[in-house]
Amino acid sequence: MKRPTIRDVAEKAGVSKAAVSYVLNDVKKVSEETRRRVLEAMEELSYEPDFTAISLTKRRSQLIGIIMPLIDESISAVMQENSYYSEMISAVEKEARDNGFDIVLAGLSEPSAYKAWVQKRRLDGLLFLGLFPEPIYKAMEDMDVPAVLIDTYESHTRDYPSINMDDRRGGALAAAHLLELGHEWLAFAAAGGSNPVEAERWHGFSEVLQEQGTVLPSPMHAGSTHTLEGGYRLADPLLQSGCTAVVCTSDIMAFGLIRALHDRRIRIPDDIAVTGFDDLAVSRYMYPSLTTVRQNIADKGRRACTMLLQRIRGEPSASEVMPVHLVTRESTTGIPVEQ
Amino acid sequence: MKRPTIRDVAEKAGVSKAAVSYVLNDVKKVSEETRRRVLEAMEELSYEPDFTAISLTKRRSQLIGIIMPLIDESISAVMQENSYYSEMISAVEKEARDNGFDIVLAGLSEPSAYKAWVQKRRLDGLLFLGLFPEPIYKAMEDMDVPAVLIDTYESHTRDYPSINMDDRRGGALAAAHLLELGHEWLAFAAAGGSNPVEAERWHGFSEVLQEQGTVLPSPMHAGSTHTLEGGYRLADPLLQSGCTAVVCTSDIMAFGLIRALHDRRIRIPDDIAVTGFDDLAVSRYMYPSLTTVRQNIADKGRRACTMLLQRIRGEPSASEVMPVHLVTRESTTGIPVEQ
DNA sequence: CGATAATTTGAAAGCGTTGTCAACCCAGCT
DNA sequence: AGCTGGGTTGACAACGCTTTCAAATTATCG
Repeated sequence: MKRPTIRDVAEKAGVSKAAVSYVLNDVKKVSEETRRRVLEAMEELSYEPDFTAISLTKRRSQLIGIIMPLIDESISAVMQENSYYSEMISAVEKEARDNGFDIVLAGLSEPSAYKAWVQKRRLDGLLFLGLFPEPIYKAMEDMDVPAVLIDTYESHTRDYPSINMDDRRGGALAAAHLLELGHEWLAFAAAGGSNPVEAERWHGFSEVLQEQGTVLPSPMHAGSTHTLEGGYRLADPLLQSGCTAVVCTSDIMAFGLIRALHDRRIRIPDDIAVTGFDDLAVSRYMYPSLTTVRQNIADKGRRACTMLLQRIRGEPSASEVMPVHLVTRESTTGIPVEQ
Repeated sequence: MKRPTIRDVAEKAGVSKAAVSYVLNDVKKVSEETRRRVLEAMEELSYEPDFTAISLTKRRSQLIGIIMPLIDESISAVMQENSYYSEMISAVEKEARDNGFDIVLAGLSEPSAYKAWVQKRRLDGLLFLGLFPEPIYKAMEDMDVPAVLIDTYESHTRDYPSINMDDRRGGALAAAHLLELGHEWLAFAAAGGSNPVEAERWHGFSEVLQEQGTVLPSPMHAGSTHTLEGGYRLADPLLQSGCTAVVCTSDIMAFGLIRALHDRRIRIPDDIAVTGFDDLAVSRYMYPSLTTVRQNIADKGRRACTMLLQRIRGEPSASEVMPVHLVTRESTTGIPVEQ
């Protein structure tokens, strides 16, 4: 028993192939009676239109590509440690599916691979998840495939809208919170590399410090990626700096750092207060639970997908910044959250 | 400038369309000279064969579907909290890509949707990630699409090979470790539901206990899914049971439980020792760091993908069980790992 | 040099669908 | 009865590629 085609449906319903296609595509020239018969036949044959064939004629694949940075092993570690990506992807998947799209994943390496991928699969749109080197966007210059950038600000070679959490405000919130608690010497722990997201967070952070006339530290860097180990290694330089509080640019790094501080018998928050970014699910269950700048990951994913779908439909859509708020927990206040 | 097709390549190379196709498909009837000319032309035009068209004729899509359980919101929470899925998917993605396949993701709900999805996209194979209700496999009875089950044992309606960590041994290792430390009253904290993976773990666990003549507790259940909150809620029943050690069937649950114990001023491991399953990246950075049964998630993902590819090629492939080992850390021994 | 073998070609069918077009059928209306 | 027009039909080209086949071309060899 092989797959039913549009022709089988037509036969079964006693109508022409064209009529079936009309029903499928909602071309209105079809009477209620015919429509009913066709739908019935489809039902009985459990017919499903073949996306492959449709892609070929309509030159749309109903496929959205999500590109995650797997450029080198270390970056791939980030993704493995961080449930951030699970959450993001599952939100995008749902939103896409609700709109008749499937999502394909890729962790690509050289720029040319991106272009090739889009061509081969006839991808309708692309979601860049994270920070990518400029040559990658450049490689797609002659592609005109719609794309949306998640977690990174504008590309200079292509006009893609971006979606981010309000990073600047996040940095400011964390700083303000710590100052309010009486800390006078704050550190800023970033992954490092020329990361526009962290630049924004730093911007917000330093603005607040300057307003308050507090001494502005120079940011410390943890090897260009957000990892547990990166955070862990920040402990010693941090202790030397003599600060009493530190803003980390990710929960993951904060976890690593906290563990390192603990190993060195430093009490949190009494000796050093720590904040993170993201509010991963585990953050409230950690000990100490982590004060962090929360963003709604799923919302961001959904929104990114919606923006992309708009672009695919040819509608315009502008960059967006999603709201954030600070979740205060033990790592700064010492006060446990009730579960 | 539109996409080059096989015909453009042929023209440019000064050969026939057929010849190009031969080169593409490695049909031997082509001379070195021609092959070179064709490849050159492809290069210059940066030609990429159109998978859509190929799918249509070859009736293969080079697409592998990964199905994750998103059946209800609670299960989707599991996936969001747990970096396990990121790691698994990224391993599968890599393995698939290296073999010329792309992966498509879906979290589907009703059984019929699975069948429809396979049909519509002409998926070449399916990876079931996690436990699915039997009707789902049943729905695919007339599909004969190759599939591999990850993290769940045989389906009774379909002949799909499965891949799992050695769950039974894992349960045994955890139990033996705790007994060795002198604990005499162990608890077993599972997600619950009729989960064959947990059944195996329980099996290994209880076998060891019986061998030692230790009292066998009845397993406690945390609402059918592995979540932080589920673990957290297990604290009170656990304390009532009077045990001095507990084997949790996932790190995530263990995290929740540990936090709850901490909130109740219970010392770990002095009052209660805790073990988990998985060895997520954060587990060694937690405080206390978690003793857990480690599996190599990426290996499992790669292997699953390889098995599926074999099946797709028509080669046989049998179910497999991956090795596990116990990683002992503070949550049972009190001894910190050095980082 | 003629014969035989190896390449290469052109043409055409097929994959499952869309989209267009002229032709047709059967109301309903004048 | 003659029109008008919505619904419907068949036919066919396209989409980009694979495959098959017979025919044409080129290479190889005694």
